[in-house]
Amino acid sequence: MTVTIKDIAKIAGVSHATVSRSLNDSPLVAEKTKKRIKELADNLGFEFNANARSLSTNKTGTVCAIFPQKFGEFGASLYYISLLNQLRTSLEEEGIDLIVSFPKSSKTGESNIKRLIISKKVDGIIIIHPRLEKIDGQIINFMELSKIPYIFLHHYSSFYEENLADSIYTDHFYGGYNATDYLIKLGHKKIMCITSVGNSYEFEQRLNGYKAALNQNNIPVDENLILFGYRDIASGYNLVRDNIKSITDKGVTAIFAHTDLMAIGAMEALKEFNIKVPDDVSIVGYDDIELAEDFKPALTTIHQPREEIALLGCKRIVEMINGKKIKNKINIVLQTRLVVRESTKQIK
Amino acid sequence: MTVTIKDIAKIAGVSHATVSRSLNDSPLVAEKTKKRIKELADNLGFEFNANARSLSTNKTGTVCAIFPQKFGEFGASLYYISLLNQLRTSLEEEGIDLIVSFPKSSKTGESNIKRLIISKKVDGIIIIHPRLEKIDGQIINFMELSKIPYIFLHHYSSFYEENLADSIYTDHFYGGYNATDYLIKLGHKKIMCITSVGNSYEFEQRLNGYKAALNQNNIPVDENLILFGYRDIASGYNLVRDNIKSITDKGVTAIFAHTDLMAIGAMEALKEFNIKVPDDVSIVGYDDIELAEDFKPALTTIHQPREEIALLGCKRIVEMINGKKIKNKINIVLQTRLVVRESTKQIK
DNA sequence: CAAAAATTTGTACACGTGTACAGAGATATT
DNA sequence: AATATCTCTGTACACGTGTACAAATTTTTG
Repeated sequence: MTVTIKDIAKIAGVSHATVSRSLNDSPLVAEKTKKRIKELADNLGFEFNANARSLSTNKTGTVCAIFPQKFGEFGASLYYISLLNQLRTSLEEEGIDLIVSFPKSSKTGESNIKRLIISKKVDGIIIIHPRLEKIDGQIINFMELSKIPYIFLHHYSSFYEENLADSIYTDHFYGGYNATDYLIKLGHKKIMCITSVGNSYEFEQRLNGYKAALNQNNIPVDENLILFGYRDIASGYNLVRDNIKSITDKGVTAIFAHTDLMAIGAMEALKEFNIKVPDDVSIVGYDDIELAEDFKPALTTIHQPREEIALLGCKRIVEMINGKKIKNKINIVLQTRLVVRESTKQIK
Repeated sequence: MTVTIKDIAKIAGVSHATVSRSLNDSPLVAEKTKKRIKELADNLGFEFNANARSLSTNKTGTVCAIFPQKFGEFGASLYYISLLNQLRTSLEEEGIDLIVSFPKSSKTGESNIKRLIISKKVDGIIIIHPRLEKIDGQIINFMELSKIPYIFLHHYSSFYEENLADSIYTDHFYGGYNATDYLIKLGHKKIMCITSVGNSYEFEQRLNGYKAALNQNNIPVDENLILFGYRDIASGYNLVRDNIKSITDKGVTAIFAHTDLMAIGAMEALKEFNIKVPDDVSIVGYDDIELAEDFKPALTTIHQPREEIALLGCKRIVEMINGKKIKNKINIVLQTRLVVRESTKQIK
């Protein structure tokens, strides 16, 4: 049925070892033989049996990407989908297959990782995990012990200091600073900030950036203007609607939303109170999801280089898989970029 | 390093065959021995080497999902992401890993499928492919010949008639009919339809349903009210903006958009001309993406049971993988459901 | 209690590939 | 031409698991 190297060997009148060596481009085979075998294999539509090969070489040509639990939730999926897409594309170029896991809990996520490693189903693990506190040191130890290449994307790893885990992420502090500073440069002084609850490193940093920009420009931080919700449209809408008084009474002229979806929700709420964007209130979002560009008014936002994250992550893990000796773990911080569109305006 | 069944055998003082049988719950092993071995394996953190196992059994515990090329494009990703999510969840319950592929072209998609099949990396193939014309009969023949279980999701397969391919999809005709009929029941007579170009089976059917509902209610089909664009927000926006005259002059009171994103774009355009939704114009979308609910006004739309599609697809492919004798291919058509929200209103 | 039957275990080989080592054949050296 | 060297190929075993068949052990039967 399926063609094996033994079949090819029989047809070519050589040993299966010679076929194996030929197809793996070993210098031990005479060029003429090699060429003949390769052509034969091509004609027969031969593909290596991946399982036999993996058993023998301990390489699978497969990596696994573990997404955060909230992948399934709306806002998050929209956010991670381009990461997944880019990841897949980059890996395809390396001829690596991608197994995905959207674990229901961190426990199932970890047992998944363990199973995949022990059963030798994957060559490497890519963990996309924006939150700090839920990473269990145990699983990192396990990965270290098992010597499997692994990397964290979109996550600042405290393990980096111990030279334990690779990590690639973006500078959320600067993103927050940049957005706020831009609004200030436009003349805004009363800038509301709507962010997400939870011990999320990224939101914390964006908030710190916001505060730093205010301080830098000698604008006092008004804690009442910092509102906590969730990362979706509904939450942005609710936060603004429920706090509309604090906008009208305190003379808020700008809102910095910590996700684009919150920004969109906020705009919807403002519309209901007949507050015009950007004429009355300027809005800056965060993430630069594809929706941001299409929305009316098109959203000024902080672009996260997700493509670059995926690209670098792939490159790194492929290096590790290919056995490049890694002395030190890396910790790459990528810069965000302010994308100015229609939702922000110089103050009148 | 890693624990194998031989290691367990040595420790337990039995042969590796007994260990293998025990861990696979063979009735050939004495209960007492079986229990002892299982506990021992547990304590040692044993997991089968997936590659050796696959080599021996020809089962991998992995399936591959091939997504359509346009997965990466915004509108599409939003649409398929919940399918992927549900697929993953259903497969997880069966203990099956999921390899994903977002091929750049149908050619790379097919060579991916072939490679995965020949190299024995997967037990089954799930193809998500809404368009008809790009499926190549050749790849279907290949899958048939290789006897690999495969299934089409979200795609009507003409191969069904030849008893070749399983297919699970939704009734786009009825969806189109239902949306249009509902608008008519609300008193609307001039109903604009914005749809997508391209030989897509689903859009064609939705359009047929639209026309059938009009006919059924003795409303003439006005071809000028049928506009073709793409499935995203920008296109919905542009179509309505560029044809605003045909709305105001012809007294259009309702728009049936063939995707939720187009509906959202249409609403944005209407807003710019101070046409109120739903007071002046009612709008119905299609898909029921999560965005539809959060948007203001919340979108009336046709819900596609993507969760059910994924669930049934998994069930079916797992049956096939487990060797259930399949006499006839199945062709499951799931019903859509009208979800009434705020964007539609009885005509004044 | 011996023989037959049933149950449990072990031996040996298979799955398809990679590779160390030995050996054959070709070429170079004296 | 005999020997040494180099290039190429084949043999044999390994990777970890499953299972047919044989063998050993236990249980049942007369």
